[in-house]
Amino acid sequence: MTDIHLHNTLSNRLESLQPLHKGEVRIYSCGPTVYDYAHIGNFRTFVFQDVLRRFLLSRGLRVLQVMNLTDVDDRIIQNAAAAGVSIREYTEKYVQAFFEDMNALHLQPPEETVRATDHIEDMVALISRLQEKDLTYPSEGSIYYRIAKFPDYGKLSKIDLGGMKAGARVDNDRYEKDDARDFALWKAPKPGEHFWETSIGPGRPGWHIECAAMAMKYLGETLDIHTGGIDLAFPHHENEIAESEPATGKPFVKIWLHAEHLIVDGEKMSKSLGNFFTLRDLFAKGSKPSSIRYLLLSVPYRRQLNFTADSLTQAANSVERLRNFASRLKTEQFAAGSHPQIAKRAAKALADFDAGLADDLNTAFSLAAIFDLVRDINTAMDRGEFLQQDAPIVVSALEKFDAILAVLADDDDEKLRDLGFGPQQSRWTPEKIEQLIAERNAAKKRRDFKRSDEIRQELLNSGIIVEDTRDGSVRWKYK
RNA sequence: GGCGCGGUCGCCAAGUGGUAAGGCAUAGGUCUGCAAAACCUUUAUCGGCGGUUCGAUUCCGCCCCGCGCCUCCA
Repeated sequence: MTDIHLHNTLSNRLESLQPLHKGEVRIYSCGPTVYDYAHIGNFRTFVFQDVLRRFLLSRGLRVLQVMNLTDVDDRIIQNAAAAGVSIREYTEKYVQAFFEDMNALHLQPPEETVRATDHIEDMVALISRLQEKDLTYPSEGSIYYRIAKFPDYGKLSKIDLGGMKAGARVDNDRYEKDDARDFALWKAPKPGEHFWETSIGPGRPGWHIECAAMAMKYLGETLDIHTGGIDLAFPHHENEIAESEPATGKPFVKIWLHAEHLIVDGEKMSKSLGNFFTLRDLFAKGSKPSSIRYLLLSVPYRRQLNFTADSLTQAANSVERLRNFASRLKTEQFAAGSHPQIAKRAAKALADFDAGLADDLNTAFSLAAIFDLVRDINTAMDRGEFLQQDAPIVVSALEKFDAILAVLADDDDEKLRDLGFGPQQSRWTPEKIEQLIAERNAAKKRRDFKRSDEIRQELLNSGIIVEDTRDGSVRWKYK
């Protein structure tokens, strides 16, 4: 198997993944800020992270992935105050919603999902270390990071802040800083605001310190991979580097991976443009979880993804093709025996699929490997060159593909129902369906096509598609 | 202005110094009582202009266009 190559934002090149701990890859993934439902752009990044971890697992590597939930920031504090509830109460709803959304998209839970507010002491400890190194200064009860003391600042985002002057821009924090580039590690309490009483004084953490502290706590002072959306490269990740490397004297992260943004109809997604979607918005409009997952993973993560209604339909149809194939494999009767070519063909598809992912998660290439196989196997079936013993081989290959894609399971209705969308009444049972199909078969046998078509239509009206197959058997599926 | 991603068939999207994967859609055909599924066939010279080269979509330069980031937005 080829080495896994990933594009490191730090070096701006493809690098071979060499885990620090043999056989185990340690990943920190920036999760959502739980002040609202996560949106479809967030999930582009989360699906990318899921594909990464699933691919590593498929290689037999252990994965130790930590994802944070940012449950304290300005918006949360404001919204919680406006709602008259505690921060914890306010965020709990969105934390739960996030887990539900993850489940709907078949996102595997990371080994650890950690909350910022559960790690205040770890952040305080890290800030103390930075204080000892004289990298900080106090101002009006807050603690700031003095960027001038860290010469490597900017190495990740390649940003040049030299031209910026103190006071040149409006300070969003409205605190006094020595230099506009400096950022808050610890924020002084404001009247009426929730704060923590700590050894470095009362207040609440700044934005970036949570990730630096939690990443190192769970994964060690140097991690293999850190992931997030491209917008996080600056300032968030840049600041995490500034907070960790001078404190430990070690590189914080070996490989930084950043997912490009999702845009909608060619424009940045924003509430003011009215093109801002949560998963639930899409479910309410009839989209299936599998269509969304497929679309999000089908475009390689370093490419901007233009999300449109049309592309969602295309994704749904692509998934349908794969599912039809899986269904054919399992239901069609084949003659006894085996064709040695089939096993070879499946092995090649698996190798190509893997090679695509190993090349910086080139999912588009990997999908092509699958569709090539689908066409070749369908052709072999049509020609009678596909036999009984071949089926399990191809079924197994599909399972391996789907261990990463996770779109083959016909569970969209179930996932939607879990969230209160889609058809609420349960579908017809297989027994009832089989019974009607038997009736239809009898009608067909006596060439009563009027009756047989009636039954087919009746089933269709209830969301069941009936297909006659070449070998005379009848296959059905939920619409 | 700086940094970054991109401009390949109607749409989505790989890829290579020697004339371009795959998916969706379209059209015709095969199969079918009909349909569906499946299969076959069909649709591109790769934003523009120069340069390097025997040869460039693929390398270099310039230009045009789209999108993003440049302090709390994945």
